[in-house]
Amino acid sequence: MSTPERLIESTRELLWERGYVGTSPKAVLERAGAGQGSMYHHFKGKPDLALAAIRRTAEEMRTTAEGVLGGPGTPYERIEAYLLRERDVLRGCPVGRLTMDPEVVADDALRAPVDETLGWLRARLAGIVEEGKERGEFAPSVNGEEIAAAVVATVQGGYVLARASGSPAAFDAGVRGLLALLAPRDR
Amino acid sequence: MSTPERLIESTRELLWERGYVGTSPKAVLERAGAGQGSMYHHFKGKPDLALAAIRRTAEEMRTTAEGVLGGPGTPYERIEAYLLRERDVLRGCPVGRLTMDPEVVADDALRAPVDETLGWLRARLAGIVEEGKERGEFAPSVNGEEIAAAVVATVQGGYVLARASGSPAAFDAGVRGLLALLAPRDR
DNA sequence: GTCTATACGAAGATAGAC
DNA sequence: GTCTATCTTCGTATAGAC
Repeated sequence: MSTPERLIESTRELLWERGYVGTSPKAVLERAGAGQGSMYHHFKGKPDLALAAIRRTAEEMRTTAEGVLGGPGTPYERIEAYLLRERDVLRGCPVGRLTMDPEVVADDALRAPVDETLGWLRARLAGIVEEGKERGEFAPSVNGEEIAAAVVATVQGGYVLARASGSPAAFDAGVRGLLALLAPRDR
Repeated sequence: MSTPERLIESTRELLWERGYVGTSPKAVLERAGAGQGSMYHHFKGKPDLALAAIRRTAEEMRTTAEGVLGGPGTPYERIEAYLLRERDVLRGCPVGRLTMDPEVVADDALRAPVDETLGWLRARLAGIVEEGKERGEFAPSVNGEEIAAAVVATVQGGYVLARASGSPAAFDAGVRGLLALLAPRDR
């Protein structure tokens, strides 16, 4: 792997583990096995490197989600598959995590990929819910965008509960609760 | 306000804004208008001061939540009141936020108040859901603990969505979606 | 109790040699 | 492209004067 690649990958790992504020160039360099000069040759500085890392992580998250949401099954089944998909729960979401970083939220360039990814996910889920309404799987009274927001929020908040308790159980409980409420009745 | 009080309050603000990793003793001292010596006289160091701040924030959160959850109304109405209560959405949750801090999660003493508070909230909500089942407001098939986890997760995740988009709208959407799913039918 | 002085490594970046 | 200085400020803490 090339040096810029290693720098980006190391940054992605550290951003996930420690966030933007908690990630120092020094730590990135050590993990990547590179020297100071390399980093400042390929990137303008910490924000520039972080931006490259965040963009890649955001794209990866979209790809993973689409793999499940675009799969087979009824709308409910695809949402269920998304919620039940295997996750490293205690590590949390590498994208959502960044919203707790004041320097990411304050910087439009850094926040943009985060916003776009979660926005895309919400819109994608909203469309699936609307599809489910047309098929009679969901009640006509439900609002696709609201359900989509609740689904994404349950996942993001599930990570919070899991990390607080040190166990994935709370994440699973929240997902099961939401799925129970969402399940098509009378079948 | 006494010096230790000012130190704790300043720390609470900074932990909320910037998290544990992003909060330096120096910043706390400036905000509190105190000198280095004062802080190390009253507290053993940064973790000790942070613990005092986190404990107070956790207690405050429990008090606020109990004010709504212990209020009047049917179980559904009390859960609704909790979800719709006024919040400074873009600031996020001062307790839940700490779960994204690796140094908090890694330190049992710092994590304990976070875990206890969210655990208490889940149990409190679970009891209310069970009460609603007894009254026939919720279906007997729903699981109180699961619904409670979904409710808390929706709130915690709602903050993530709001901060990502820079607007409270996503938080509100998620809450409305969950309430629509939770609403008693046929009445 | 509070202050200043001092310490030492880390954060973030630049300069210039190779 | 990569490396090793070098720089300045910050982070965290101790020592000791007042």
